[in-house]
Amino acid sequence: MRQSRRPTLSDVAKRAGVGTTTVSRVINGGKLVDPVTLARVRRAIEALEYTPNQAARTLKGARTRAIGLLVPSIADPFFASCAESAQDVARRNDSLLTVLTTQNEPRLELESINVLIQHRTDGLIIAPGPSSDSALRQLLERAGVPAVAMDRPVPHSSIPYVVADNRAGATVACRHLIDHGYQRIACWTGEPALYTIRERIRGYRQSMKAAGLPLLIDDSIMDYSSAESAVRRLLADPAPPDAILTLKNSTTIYVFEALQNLGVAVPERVALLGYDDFELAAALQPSITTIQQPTAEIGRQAAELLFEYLEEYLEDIEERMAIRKPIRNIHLHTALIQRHSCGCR
Amino acid sequence: MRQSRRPTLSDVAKRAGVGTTTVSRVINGGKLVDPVTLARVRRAIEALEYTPNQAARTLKGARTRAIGLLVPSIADPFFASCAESAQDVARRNDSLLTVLTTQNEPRLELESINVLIQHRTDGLIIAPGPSSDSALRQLLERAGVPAVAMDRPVPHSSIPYVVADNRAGATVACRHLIDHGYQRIACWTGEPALYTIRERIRGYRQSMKAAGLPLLIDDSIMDYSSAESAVRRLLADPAPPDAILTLKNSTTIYVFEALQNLGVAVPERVALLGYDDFELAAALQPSITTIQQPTAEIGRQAAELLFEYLEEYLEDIEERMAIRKPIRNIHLHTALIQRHSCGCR
DNA sequence: CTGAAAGCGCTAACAT
DNA sequence: ATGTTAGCGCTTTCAG
Repeated sequence: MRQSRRPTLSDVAKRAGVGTTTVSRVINGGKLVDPVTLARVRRAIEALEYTPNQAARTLKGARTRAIGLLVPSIADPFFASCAESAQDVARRNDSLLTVLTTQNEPRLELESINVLIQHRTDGLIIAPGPSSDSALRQLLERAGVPAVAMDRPVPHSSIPYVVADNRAGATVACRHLIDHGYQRIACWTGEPALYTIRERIRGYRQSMKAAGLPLLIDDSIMDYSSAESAVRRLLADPAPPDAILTLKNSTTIYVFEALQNLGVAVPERVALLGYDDFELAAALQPSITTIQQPTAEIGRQAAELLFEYLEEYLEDIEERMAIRKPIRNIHLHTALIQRHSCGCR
Repeated sequence: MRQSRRPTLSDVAKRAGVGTTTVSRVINGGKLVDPVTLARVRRAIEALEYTPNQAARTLKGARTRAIGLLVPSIADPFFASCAESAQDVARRNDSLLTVLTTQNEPRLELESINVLIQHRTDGLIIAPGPSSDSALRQLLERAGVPAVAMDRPVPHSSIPYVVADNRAGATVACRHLIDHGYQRIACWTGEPALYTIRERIRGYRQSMKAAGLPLLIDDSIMDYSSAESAVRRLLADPAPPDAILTLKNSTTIYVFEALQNLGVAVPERVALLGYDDFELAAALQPSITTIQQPTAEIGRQAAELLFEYLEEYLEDIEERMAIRKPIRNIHLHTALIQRHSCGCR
């Protein structure tokens, strides 16, 4: 096997003329080792290009120094940004980040977690899909793998989570449109089963009710053609919306394209405000007002929370009596990015 | 330690009243095991929620079933798309995909590879930065880790690679602009040290020379402000370009925004053609004509090539005399996506 | 300050 | 068809 070709700790020991214990001490900081011996061992390590075998360490009981990240898709800019910062935190904690995509499918979620358990990953970060059953929660709890939920909590579980404040974001969006004087504010989206979307819809509902405005919800916009149908319906409507709040990135883009292609003036005929900021929001005509999520921060904090729990875990081993810190959930703020599609300026 | 709390193979053996070998056979396919025993062992596995410990298997000489992916950034849509498909291939090969970001920094590249070696990753896929020295090549060769280069080859090495045909892409772009009748075609970009950019510049050079047109290269466009300066220079130019070919995604976007903000009519006053397609290219006014790269395909083929080499590697172990297959490099085609910014329609 | 030896969980001879 | 046992490379008592 390839692995066995690599020099081992005892090869180094032999070459340096010392015991394996000494070499082990050297690669683990070199404390309690005579400076002369230390130098000799180091030279042997260099000469042999020795690298400790993580598998052997893990087998001895050390952590694997790898964490898992389960996201629906890594090509999605939102999760890509989360992943980037999570990888950063992992690196700072001398750990590897293993990425698994779940496509929001419960089967892939469970399968992926099992693979991670098999690899004895130290912990994992998961953005769970909208599954209704409790298999995910149960597996996570039974497995006893430290886990942190990201962007979406694991339903009915005590797994700590880091999410954006979706309801507040939607509320700010609604308030802004209301302040502009719009009376018929529609709420368009796809994937209504997702936690984030449900929360945003709730924020919309609350705001509309509080302002005494009608609820105009369409949660069937999943692609360009459904967006175009919705716009056509709007055009034929005797009492059409004067503003549209789109609850997710792709919906915003499809709706924008549909409005553009059907020649609907934005914001004159209908205003547009999109949940999720995107790179070209400022370059479109008109530029799109959005609710911006702290994507990198979500990934960063989720990873940091996980490593925090990991530390705690290790301490627990030593003093079983240690009191576990209370679950700490994190809600991050969103920002309203004012541009022109809402009627500003 | 947490790991040791998990049931082991011998726990299963004990519970099932069999030897460890039998359990091992069961978890490795269950061949050569009496059906009755097999069922009993399976029941014990279920009951204990036993999962084999990958570290122990690895220590015994098996592969780790994990590969590494080194990219400048995972938030970059190009690499995110590559990563998504690479992860897919990894899953199909029962392997994990570990993602490391390098920011194009040689130091991070080397450090990341060393970490992967320590974890005895089966192989790795790397999109190397524009480093001038040979440290990367040397490390890769010395380490003997199967590696495949993606999007950019490792200079002067025999490491197989999967790249898009950058030069041909640029040639197609130039030809298209020339066919439109443009005479002064500028080539704008940033990061001229990158392999991909150098190749594209080469394609531009060749096309211009072949057509007897002047070379108008500006490789200093790295952000919005440099893009705006370039546009101002263009406006002040007594003999300004009538078309701009931007060589990378971000340059295209900065230049588009600068042109828009400075009120330059596209394509009337100056045409624009961008290398790299992007989601909203069709939604901008005017829509942007681009050279589209097969991003997912690049990641997919790189991963498949790696696993192919991995197989070969294992065979080599058995029959050392086996003749290694010749290095197989892959060049993928790009596509011209005609929209309006070049003057089409 | 240093070394010998046990053992982590698994697989693969080698028996039976 | 199944069990016994020797390690894989490392860390860690426990002695010197």
